[in-house]
Amino acid sequence: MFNNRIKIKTLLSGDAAGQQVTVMGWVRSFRNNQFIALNDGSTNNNLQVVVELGQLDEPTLKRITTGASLKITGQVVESLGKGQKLEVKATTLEILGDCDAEKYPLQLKNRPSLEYLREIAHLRFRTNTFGAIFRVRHALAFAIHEFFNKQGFVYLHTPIITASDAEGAGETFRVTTLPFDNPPRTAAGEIDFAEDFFGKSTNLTVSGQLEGELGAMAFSEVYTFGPTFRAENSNTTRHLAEFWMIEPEMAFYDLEDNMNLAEAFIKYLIGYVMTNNREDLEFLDQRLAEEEKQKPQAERSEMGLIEKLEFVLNNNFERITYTEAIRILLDSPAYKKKKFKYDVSWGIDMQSEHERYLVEKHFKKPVIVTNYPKDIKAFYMRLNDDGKTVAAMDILAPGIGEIVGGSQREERLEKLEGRMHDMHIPTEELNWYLDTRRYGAVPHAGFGLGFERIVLFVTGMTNIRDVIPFARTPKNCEF
RNA sequence: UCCCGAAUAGCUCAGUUGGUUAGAGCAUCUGACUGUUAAUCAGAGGGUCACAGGUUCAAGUCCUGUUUCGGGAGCCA
Repeated sequence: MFNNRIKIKTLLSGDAAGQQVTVMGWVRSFRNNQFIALNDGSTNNNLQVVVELGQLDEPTLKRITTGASLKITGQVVESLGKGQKLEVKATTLEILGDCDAEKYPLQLKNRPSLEYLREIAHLRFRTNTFGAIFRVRHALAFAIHEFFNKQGFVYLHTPIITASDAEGAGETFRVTTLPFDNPPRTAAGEIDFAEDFFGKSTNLTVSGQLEGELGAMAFSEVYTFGPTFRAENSNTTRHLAEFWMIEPEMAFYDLEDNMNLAEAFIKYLIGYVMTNNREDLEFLDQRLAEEEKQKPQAERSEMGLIEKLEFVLNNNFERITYTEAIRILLDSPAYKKKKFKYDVSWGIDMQSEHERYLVEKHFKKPVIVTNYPKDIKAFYMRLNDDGKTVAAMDILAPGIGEIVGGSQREERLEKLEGRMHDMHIPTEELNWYLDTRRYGAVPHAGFGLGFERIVLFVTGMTNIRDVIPFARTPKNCEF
C-alpha cells in the first residue's frame, strides 16, 4: 500500500485482531444506526464497522447512507455477531463523500436487474456481481500476459488504425478528418481520400493478425492483445462493436501445434482464475445457480459454474474434422427427426444450432473442429493436400459458441496469390504481407480468441454487455 | 438487418371481458427500537401507464406507427 489504509481483503484474511487500522470504502448498508457494511472493491466481503450508540451526532449519522464514502480509524476486534470473524470498532469516522439516498439510483436492496444495471454501468461496479466479474476479467487479462511471457512470446502492439480491410473480417469504422458536409471530390465525383489525414482511406482495425504474422517472421512467437472494432449491425448477446482480442502468431507451428497451444492456453486461464479468484467464482457460481432455479427444468444446465470449469480443465477438448462433424450431424437423432431449421450437407457453413448440437448435446465439452471447406474460410488459411479443405480450426465452447478461430497460414506464395485472386483480394495493397512469403517463408499458424467470450465462459454470464465495462453496440455508446 | 416478446411509482412486478379514485413488495422520508446481518416495527409521500396518432360513450387494457429494451437468427471473436 502506498497510503496508510489497509484494504478490506487484507484485513479480513489476516490475523489483525487488536491492530489499530484505517479503512476507506463505500457504504453497502447501515443497520441499526450501529453497523456499517463497508466495501472497498478488494473483495465482495464487506467489513463490519461498529459505531457506538451516541458516539456520533445525529446529523453525521444521517449522512451514513448507502453509497456514501467513509474514512474510518479504529481497532480490529473479534466480532460479537455471527456473520463475520472480525470487525472494526470505529474511533473516528470521516465522511469523504455524501450520497443522497433519495437520488442514488443503485439501491442494492432492490435487487436491480442486469438490464437496469446496464443503464447505470457507471455505478454497477459497486455491486457484488459486477465486482466479481471485473476482478475476474482483470485476472484473465493478467493471466494472458503471464502465460505468453512464460512461453517466450513477444507482446506486439499492432496498429489500431489501418488502411485496409484485407482480411474481410467484417464491416469497418472509417477513420477520417475530412469534413463530412463537404468532402473534397475527385474529377470522377468520388470522395478524394488523397486529401485525407493519411492520404488514403483508413479504418479501425478488425484484426491484428496480418501484422502479427510479420512479427512472427522475426520473433518466432508473438501475440497481440488489444481492442478490435467491427461495424456490423449485430444485436446479440455475444457481439460487440468494440471488443478485445488475443491473437498469437507462431512461426514453425502446424495446425496440430496450434491446437495444442490454444487448448493449453484456455486451460491456463481457467486454472489461474480457479486458484486466484476462488471467492469471486464461488459468488458467480451461486448467482448462476439462483438464476437457473428460475428456469424450467428442461432449460437448466447440467453443471454448476465451478463444476463446469473443473470439467473443462480435467478433460481433453474433443478434436474432429469438419467432415466428421457433418457426418455426426447427419447421423444424429436431431437431424433424422428434422429438428434442425437449416439443412446439413458437406460444404455448408455450420449454423449455431449445428454447433450447439455438437458441443452441448453430442460431446458435452469444448470441441475443436478442423479442416473446413476452403470456400467458407479466409484466403490466408493453408490449403490442404486434398485441394478442397484448409487447415483451419475453430474451438466451440458450450453456451458461447465459437471462442477461438484460427488456422495454419498459407506460406506458399503461389498458392496464396491464387487464393487471393480467386477471392478478388487485390494483391498490390498487401505487398508487405506477401513479402513474408517471399523472404524466408516458414510454416506458421495462429488464432484469435475473443477476450469477452472467455470472460463470459469463465464467469457464467450470458450477455457480453455484462462482461465489458462500457459496452459499445449498435445505437449505444453511453459513458 | 430479420423473427418473437416487452415497456405501469426510484427498483421488481400485478392490473380480470375496455368501465368509477392506479395496486403490491422493496427503496426513500418521518417516528420507534438498539449487537444488527438484505435488521425489525408503525406511518407518510411518490404515476405524462414509453412516445405519436386512431377506434370507442369510455383506453393502462383494442388498432397503427415510432423509439428503446430483452430473447432468438444472420455476420463473427
